[in-house]
Amino acid sequence: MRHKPVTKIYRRTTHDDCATCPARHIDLLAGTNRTDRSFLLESFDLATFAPKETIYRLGDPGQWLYVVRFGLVKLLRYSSGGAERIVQLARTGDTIGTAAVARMPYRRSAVAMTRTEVCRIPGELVRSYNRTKPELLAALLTQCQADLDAVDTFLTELSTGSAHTRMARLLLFLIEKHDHGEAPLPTREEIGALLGITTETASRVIAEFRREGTIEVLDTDRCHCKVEVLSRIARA
Amino acid sequence: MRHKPVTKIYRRTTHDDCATCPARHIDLLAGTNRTDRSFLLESFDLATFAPKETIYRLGDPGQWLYVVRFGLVKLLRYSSGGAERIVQLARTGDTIGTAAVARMPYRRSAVAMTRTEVCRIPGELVRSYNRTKPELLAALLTQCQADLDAVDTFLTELSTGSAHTRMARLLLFLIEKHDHGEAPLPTREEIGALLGITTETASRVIAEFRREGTIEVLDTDRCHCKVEVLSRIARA
DNA sequence: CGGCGGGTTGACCCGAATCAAAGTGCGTGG
DNA sequence: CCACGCACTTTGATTCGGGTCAACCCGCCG
Repeated sequence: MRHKPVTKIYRRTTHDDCATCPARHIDLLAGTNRTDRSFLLESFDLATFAPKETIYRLGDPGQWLYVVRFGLVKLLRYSSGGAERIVQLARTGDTIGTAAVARMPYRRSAVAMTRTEVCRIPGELVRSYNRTKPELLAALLTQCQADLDAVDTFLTELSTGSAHTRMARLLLFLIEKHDHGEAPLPTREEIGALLGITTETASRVIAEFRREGTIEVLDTDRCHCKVEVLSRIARA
Repeated sequence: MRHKPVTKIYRRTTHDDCATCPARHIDLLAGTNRTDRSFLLESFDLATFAPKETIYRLGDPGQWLYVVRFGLVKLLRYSSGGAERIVQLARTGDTIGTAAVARMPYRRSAVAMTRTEVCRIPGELVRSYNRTKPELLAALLTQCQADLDAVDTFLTELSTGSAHTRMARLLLFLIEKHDHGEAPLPTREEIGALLGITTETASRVIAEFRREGTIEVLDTDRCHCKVEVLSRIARA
């Protein structure tokens, strides 16, 4: 696989951006006052990514952490065999790349699955900010624990059970926060990397769900789900 | 499943304990000077756990974090179906229960797999210590990243591939740090919970490895492994 | 037009789950 | 001290889910 060395264009974040940020509740900034915020903003940058575009790569020196303003991002790892496995999904409001705060290289690659906008924050900024406000520690640790929780969930929910139950659990996960049972529908290959199954099996299960009316495909990349039916399948 | 509400007896940690601690390199205390350390010691406690004894339980309010002085600890989660899954293993020198620092309830249960000694540290102590030494932040975050790394590895290495490759990878993981290819051998049920396979399959694979001489069972709970052979199997 | 990436479907086979039955070691109580 | 029961492991027979290989469809773009 060949990667072009994309140098993404970022633009400075404005107050307006922050005001309209769908992730403005983020804990990182909770407890910061207006002056602090103005100062911090100086170092924030925004960029939009198309599906399949890479936000950062495993092994890159971690300079920034990113808040997902909207979209869906997959976080990848490679097994010793070389197969890529999706170990986490990040959605609106999630923070990714926190390794940057610890001055560590990124431990995963981050790739947009849908059109995605991120706000880029220098790791150094967070470190220096912590020197004046140690309360930040709690926020960061909480974020870390949330990440751990997410990976644990992947391990217990999306890598055990039959292909059907895994798929049901994945769809239930994807419709979270979407009120009306609507979920983004990844490609079959991505589903395979998420659930640890082959693309063919992913395709078969999706097709089956469609035929029996459990889901209804609206677009190539969106579908409507019958939550109750999926819940029943997921429980098995 | 019934749990007796064990109230474990802990004893105060002494300077000698610390001096002999197999985990004394731990990053948490790196950079603390002698006076600090003496003060900190006042709040440390030790206890030993027999196999199958619980150190803390998922959902308990997290008051302490623990450093494993020696032994092997499994960290458990339960799937929606109720099946228990081992999401991480902690060994000599590892820190577990870091959720306590963030004042969060434990996200997993910790159970000793072998005879295990832990050093218990109040989360509050770490929080207050951070107020005077924000450098601690880096150490904690690094620890968190290491945890994340461990879970990712479980996801990519121990939940994908055939039962044989998973078993090989598990054994290779278990002999790390043991110089002479010797690994602790969990029960078949634990292996099942680790690899996401049934106890029967776990038994069959172990038996097969034994017959073909890939491993040699020394005790019920220890075995000697041919690293090269296992590596070859793991690569598949 | 032809090629290509993504999705669907079919035929076949193999690995692991399941169900079932013995075998082994160990602690307890008679 | 032995016998019994229990927990754990091993092994076998059978079933079944999902992997593999291959063909084909469709929409898109050069």
